[in-house]
Amino acid sequence: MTNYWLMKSEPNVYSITDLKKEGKTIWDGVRNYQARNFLRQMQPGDLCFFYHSNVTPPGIVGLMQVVESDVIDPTQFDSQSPYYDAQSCLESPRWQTVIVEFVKVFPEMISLTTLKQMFHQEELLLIRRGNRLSVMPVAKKVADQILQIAQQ
DNA sequence: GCCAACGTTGGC
DNA sequence: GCCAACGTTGGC
Repeated sequence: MTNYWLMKSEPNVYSITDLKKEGKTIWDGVRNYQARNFLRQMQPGDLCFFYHSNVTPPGIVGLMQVVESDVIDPTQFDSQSPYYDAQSCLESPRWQTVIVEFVKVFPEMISLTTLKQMFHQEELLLIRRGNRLSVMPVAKKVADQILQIAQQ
């Protein structure tokens, strides 16, 4: 079964344009346990909405697909990386992630404002007050509606 | 730039 | 286990 997710990135760090250029990427650097637990649940074939955060306006800009799951995030062992985690050991790595590939850029961004108008807080974790998760599930019903308006 | 909301850390 | 202090996220 295909599951749907939403993943945030600040476009000045890594944007959908970067992903389009590269084709695929490892989604490294997530250091939040709740977000990691969602990453662990992802399966190849799952679809992920790409969300640009910390920009004006923020919103969903495209779609990507999981091609490899349960990938060890190498940056946790790299002492030069900002994501280095000295507590993590090779025998049982603390941080897993996925490799995603580019699917499409939406003709028009679906802004956070639009998402707030389309859905209720209970339907979409993204718009829940105070939410700061960078990786989160999206219900199929909600995902279908987002995909539908993305075609227009 | 501001600040609310949240997660993490560490003293006790 | 509690909780204050701190750092970060991210919309505005």
